[in-house]
Amino acid sequence: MAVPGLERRFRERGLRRTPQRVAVWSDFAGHPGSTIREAAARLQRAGIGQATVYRAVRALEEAGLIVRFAAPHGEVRFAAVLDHAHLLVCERCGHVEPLQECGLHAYEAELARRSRFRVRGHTLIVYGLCPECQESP
Amino acid sequence: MAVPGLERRFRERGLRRTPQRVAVWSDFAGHPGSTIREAAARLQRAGIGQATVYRAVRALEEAGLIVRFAAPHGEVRFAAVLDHAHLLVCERCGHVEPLQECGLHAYEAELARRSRFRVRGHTLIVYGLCPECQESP
DNA sequence: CTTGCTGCAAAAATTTTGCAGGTGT
DNA sequence: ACACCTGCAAAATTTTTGCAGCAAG
Repeated sequence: MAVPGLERRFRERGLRRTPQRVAVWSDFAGHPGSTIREAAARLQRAGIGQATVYRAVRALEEAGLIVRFAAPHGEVRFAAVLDHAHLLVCERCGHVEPLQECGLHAYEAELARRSRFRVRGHTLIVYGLCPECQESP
Repeated sequence: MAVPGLERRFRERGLRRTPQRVAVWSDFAGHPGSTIREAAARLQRAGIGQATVYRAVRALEEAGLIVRFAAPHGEVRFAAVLDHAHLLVCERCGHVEPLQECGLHAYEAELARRSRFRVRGHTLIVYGLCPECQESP
């Protein structure tokens, strides 16, 4: 799977671009909102060990290539990202939809000025009910 | 500790307002960005069992009274919230600062219209370096 | 009252680690 | 080359559960 910015992000972070790490990232990209457990089960069929999945998740998360978020029922789920992380999550069925823009850049700049933090990025998770789940009781 | 909206939020969700749950919420309010482990250690000294802390965290999270987020190194941390959750997190030292506004309401409305989700709320985590950590190498 | 919450300790599940090869750069 | 990554299985850690009594509404 050729992902434009991915290779660069690996290099920038000094991460080796191994097939396993690409596979883990791709799995989350293809199944946004998976738990580590679910991803590991799928990847294990491709011969990737459990420990490797955990190690890759940690590396990718520190590199900002995936994000972790709280899904309904306190579950920890992940989704692949390339730049900012903006997700729309259904609280009922757990469906995750990546968002394109967030209109937060102005706010971020304002915040950096007021807080004296050096702002590097942000994660925005919007919770709600997806169209399907609005139907069923 | 008398927290204005807290009692109402408990009632709205059908949660019993027990001393233990209030203690757990207050602990995260007083130590934003704690892990469950750290909170449990503090609360255990007050005679609150480990299992109770885990059960309270689940209940409070489902009620939207605390939020879970990913801190540096993949750690899962929590912070108390009353309404929206807007946090400024230092990636180096883990310091967490709650934010007041987020300027996202217009975006949320726009999003609801375009995505056909029924948007209920959101969590915004801004990552960066706090003033202290900008100094030290 | 009645239903749900708590504490304790044990059980289950998840995550990390040590080590002997591989592999990317 | 050589530092870093992987797989395996075991070890460590975290989270959940069963149960008897307590307590909130």
